Formats: sequence, structure tokens, C-alpha cells
Amino acid sequence: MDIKVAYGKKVRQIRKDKGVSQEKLAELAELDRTYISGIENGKRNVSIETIFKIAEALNIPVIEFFEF
Amino acid sequence: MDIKVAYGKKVRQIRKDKGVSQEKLAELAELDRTYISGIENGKRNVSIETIFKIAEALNIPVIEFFEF
DNA sequence: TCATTTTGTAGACTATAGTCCGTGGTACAA
DNA sequence: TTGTACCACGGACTATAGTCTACAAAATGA
Repeated sequence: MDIKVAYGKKVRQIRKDKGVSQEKLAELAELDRTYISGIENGKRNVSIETIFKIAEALNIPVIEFFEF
Repeated sequence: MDIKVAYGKKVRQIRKDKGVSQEKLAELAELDRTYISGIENGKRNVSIETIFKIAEALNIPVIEFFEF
């Protein structure tokens, strides 16, 4: 189990559940759209601050991103 | 509440509970000793892979590091 | 179809994560 | 005093996080 892949899948799943595009999430989290794409595809080793930005942007507790 | 500070405090608390030195944790997590120090003092923006390495080294589920 | 939205990815770039060297400080035991 | 274990921190360094631009490919709906 690759943690980057698992985290990326979670982000995508929660984002889609909320009906938000990558572009909108990027705007809310103040990140680049292409970076969100990289994260969701398990290619990025995100920092703890980025993890929090994304959790806040999606209005979901950080813990939920680590329930695999 | 600074996420880096909160995370660092958690790492220190759990590490001390386990009676492990920074040096030993660094060795177990395959990280640099001075970097562990920086993390515990809330000065480092650790990556998701590093978060997992530390959790595994301390044998604690990642989720526990995010229960503030 | 066709237009529009959404996404993947590449390349070049800047900022910073993480390493490795060292020094010094504190605490405790011999 | 001396040794030893632990920790904070600085500087210099390499690897990579994260940005930005651009283009192409799906996907979606009319």
C-alpha cells in the first residue's frame, strides 16, 4: 500500500462526493490545479500544511483522509 | 493553532511515552536526528511519507497524530 | 456532432524538505 | 572534575514540493 496513492484516492473520492472540480478545490485550498491532479493520481508527496489546506477546503476532518 | 507545532508536540509526547531518544527515532524512521528535533519543535513542514515513517517507527496509527 | 468543462501531463522554474557536518548546552552519574 | 546521553541549532548542501504555462485528451451535455 502506497500512502501517496491511498491519500490521493481519498482526496478524489471526497472531492467528487462534494461535487467539486479539481480547479475549484485548487482555488479553495490555494494550490495549483495541476498539483491537485498530481496528488489525486498518487504522484505527490504532500506536506502536512497542504494536507490541512485540502481538508479545510473540503470541510472534512484531516483524520478522514487517513482512514484507509 | 499551528499544525506543525501541534504535530511536533504529538511526536514528542508519543516518543517520550515510548522512552525513545530522538536519535533512536531518527534511526528507526530513517531520518536525520536534527530533523526530528526540528519537527518536534514545530519548525518543519513534514511530508506525508515522513509522517508515515514516524508513525511506523513509533508503531502508532497515523490517525493518532491528528487527534488534537 | 459541437462547444464547454474537466482532467492529465510535460517542462522549466523557485522555495523548501530533508541530510550532514559541526558546536554548545544541560543534566546526571562516577 | 570528567564522561556520557540527550537535545537545540547553525550553515551548507541536494532532492523534491509546489507554481506556472501550455497543450491535448476525456467527459459531459445540447
